[in-house]
Amino acid sequence: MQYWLFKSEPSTWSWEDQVAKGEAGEEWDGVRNYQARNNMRLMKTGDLGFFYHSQSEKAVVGIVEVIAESHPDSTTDDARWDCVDIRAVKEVPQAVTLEQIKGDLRLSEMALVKNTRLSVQPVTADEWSIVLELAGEK
DNA sequence: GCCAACGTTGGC
DNA sequence: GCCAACGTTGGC
Repeated sequence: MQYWLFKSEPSTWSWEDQVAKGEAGEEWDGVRNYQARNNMRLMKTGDLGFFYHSQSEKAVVGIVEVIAESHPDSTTDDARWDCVDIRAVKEVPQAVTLEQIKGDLRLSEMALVKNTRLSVQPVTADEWSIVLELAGEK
């Protein structure tokens, strides 16, 4: 079981859009970055991830689950690009802002902090539980 | 809206 | 295979 973080601009694809897809979920398409793609190729059904809003909000707003493993991205004919399908699991009680994450020494190694531009990133089990704690989830 | 960081492209 | 040029992302 692995943990991940999916980054999206709310104006392009927001948490609300994701929730609207319900149980059926949706492809996490449009990724054109090798590192992000490689991360998606490592995902297994049942893996969990944070849904992060970049740009205006800059906060973890929800939890998602991987429901389909890596397959070709339907938005391109280019065989290089794969993606997974994810569904919204639940909204977190309190959004965890980038500011909070940056302010927590235990999270100083998160890719969100160290590799800002990576849109699909791995999250360690420790980081996962710390962010959940900040979200008021446990 | 600006700019730094970084990934990708293409010429050599 | 290197590296300069360029494009994109995302925080501020």
